[in-house]
Amino acid sequence: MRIGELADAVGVTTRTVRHYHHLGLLPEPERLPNGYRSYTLRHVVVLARIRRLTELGLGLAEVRDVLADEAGKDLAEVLEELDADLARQEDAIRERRARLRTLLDAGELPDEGPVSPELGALFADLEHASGSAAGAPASPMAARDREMLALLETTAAPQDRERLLGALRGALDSPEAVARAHRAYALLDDLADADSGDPRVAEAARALADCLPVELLPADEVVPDSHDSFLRAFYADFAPAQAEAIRQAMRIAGRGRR
Amino acid sequence: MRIGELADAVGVTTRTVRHYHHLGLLPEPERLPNGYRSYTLRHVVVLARIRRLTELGLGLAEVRDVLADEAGKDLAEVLEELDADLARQEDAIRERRARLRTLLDAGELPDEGPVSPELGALFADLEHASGSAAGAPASPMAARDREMLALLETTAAPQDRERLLGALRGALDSPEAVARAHRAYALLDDLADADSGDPRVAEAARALADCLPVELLPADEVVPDSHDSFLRAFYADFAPAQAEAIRQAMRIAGRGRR
DNA sequence: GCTTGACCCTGCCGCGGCGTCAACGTCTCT
DNA sequence: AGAGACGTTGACGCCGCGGCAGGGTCAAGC
Repeated sequence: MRIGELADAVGVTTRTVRHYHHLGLLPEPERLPNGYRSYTLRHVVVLARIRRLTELGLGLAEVRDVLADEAGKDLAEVLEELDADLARQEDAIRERRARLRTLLDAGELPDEGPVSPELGALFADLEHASGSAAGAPASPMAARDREMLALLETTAAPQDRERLLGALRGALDSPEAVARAHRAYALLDDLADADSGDPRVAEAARALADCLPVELLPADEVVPDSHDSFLRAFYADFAPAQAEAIRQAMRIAGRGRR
Repeated sequence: MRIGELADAVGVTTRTVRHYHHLGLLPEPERLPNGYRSYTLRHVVVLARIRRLTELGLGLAEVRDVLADEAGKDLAEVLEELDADLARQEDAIRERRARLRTLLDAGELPDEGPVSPELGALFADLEHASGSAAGAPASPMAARDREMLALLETTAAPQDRERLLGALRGALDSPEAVARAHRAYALLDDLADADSGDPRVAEAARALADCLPVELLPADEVVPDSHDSFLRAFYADFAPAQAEAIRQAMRIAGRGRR
């Protein structure tokens, strides 16, 4: 048989057959005078065996080991390992699909990108209670806050994530708390072009401090390393007066904690 | 922030960050006078978004498209596609694991490599009824037959596979049928070194013809293409007298069919 | 001033299982 | 004698980075 006939008989491509030759999985057959490979039934049998193994999910290197070790003793071990590996993959895919389905079922996807369902629910609370129904002028500060929360959630360790979500739920449990948050956003938005010595800074700081969940301070437990540089980058992202208000709010809330 | 701080903050490696730069997923930040990249909070936010998307299973090219298309409109489509894709993968893995489990539960793995559970059961029928209990001298012909059946099963189309298995089950349903098969094996084994004109050829052919399921003839329906070359290779794999016996058996069984 | 160690830079190879050219020789049919 | 279907070797592409080579930069300690 020539290579195309072998390949057709087993249902693979000639490229695959030559690949197996290259890897030493399938022995090279005799050559005809013109250089063509000339296969026998033995090759068909071995190639079909290789296919049965690869279709189970074995890698070609593992197939080679199994074929070399003759008997089926080692094969059982390999198959056990493979099963465990596949189990892990299956679980990973199931998790991802579960998250995907909750995201898709939720309907709207936030601009921040897909976020956990729990955090998405909190965002929705903040959004829907936003006062006016549809065309509410989006607050830049609110958007930034959502960004930051999404960021903290994705970077935090699982238990920190739990604390974060719990604290946020506690801080947003009443319509009055949501209203306070929106007032703080508005006051901070007003400081976008202000000087850092502006008298409205203190007011915005007090309003913001009222919204900060005490459990979250200090923040360095949520973002353990990278403290200095991250915080610097954080404050640098705001207008000077806004950054000053946030700093003051942190101090106020920190005092309230003790 | 420098690249290591950014990477730590989001939980990736610096290599990953640079890779995203290379692919255009994450914009290159300003450089410090020494050539170091200097990141801002904006980069942290975008990097975290990228991670959320990749952790859902999106490819980096898809992530780039989603980030470029700004709003969450296109994202929903991509996620739907992704879910369908993951569903296919999950099914494939489940199938493989199911086959693996039946193989592992079956205990013994045949030398031919892992074969379908149905065919494995047929092999077991042949094996256990092999006359003597444990140390039965293995018949080379029987081993070759198992090889061929395994081969035919893996290369046949699903409906051909069904016909094949059904025919085999029908042909092995009684202890007498199994005994006939073993007699045919033994007679063929005896022809290993015989001349193709040996008088025992006719006897072996009759014995073999009694075992062949009528439904399987002609074989070119099981192995549709590659007929000529495959059959030539098939007969070439046997000793001359054996090949002649098999050819005669095919003719006898073919006559019995009409 | 010199070393040490922790960073940073660019750039290229490797992985798995082939698909897909490229550039060429060989056979068969008409 | 040309077309078209085979065969040959060889190299690159995919994906998401990891790892290495071969450097530069900076702060701290001697």
